Amino acid sequence: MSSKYWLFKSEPEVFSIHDLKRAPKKTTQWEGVRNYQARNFLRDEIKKGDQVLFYHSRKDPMAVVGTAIVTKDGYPDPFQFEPNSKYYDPKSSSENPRWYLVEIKLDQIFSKPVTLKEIKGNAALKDMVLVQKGSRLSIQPVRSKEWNAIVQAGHL
DNA sequence: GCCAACGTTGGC
DNA sequence: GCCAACGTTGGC
Repeated sequence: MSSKYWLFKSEPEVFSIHDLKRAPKKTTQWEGVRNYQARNFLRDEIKKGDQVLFYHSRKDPMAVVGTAIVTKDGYPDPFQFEPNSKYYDPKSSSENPRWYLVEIKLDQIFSKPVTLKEIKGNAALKDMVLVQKGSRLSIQPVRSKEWNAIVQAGHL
């Protein structure tokens, strides 16, 4: 798949879109992804210039709260090599790294967050990976029509 | 905070 | 390589 659009989940109490706004250059490493399917997207498919929906999970209101842009292609997540990091993985090595990350920069914070409830109620968005039963993927491809509908709703 | 739905691990 | 046990995710 060669999606140019993605959705990244984050728990706002861990890292919110406002944290991204406050970050140096409004840019951050998207570290800590420890799921192989999501890793494959980060390593192989997400490229500089791709666009990202920033989603807040596990905290009301669960919603897409803004957008970001990929500023750096995937490279090995340095935290996997840090014994003191909670993302440390003793089975990974620099010769054969397991986990990857990309860097993203804040594009915009929506004037109106697009809630999960709203997405579930929109027939045009029923195929989004986000609302597929049991989907826990924290990095997901997004179709262009889904991107357009959500960004438009974010500006209502 | 609960727990269903997943994903991973490791004994065999 | 099966699968029970365990760990994690994330909506509710």
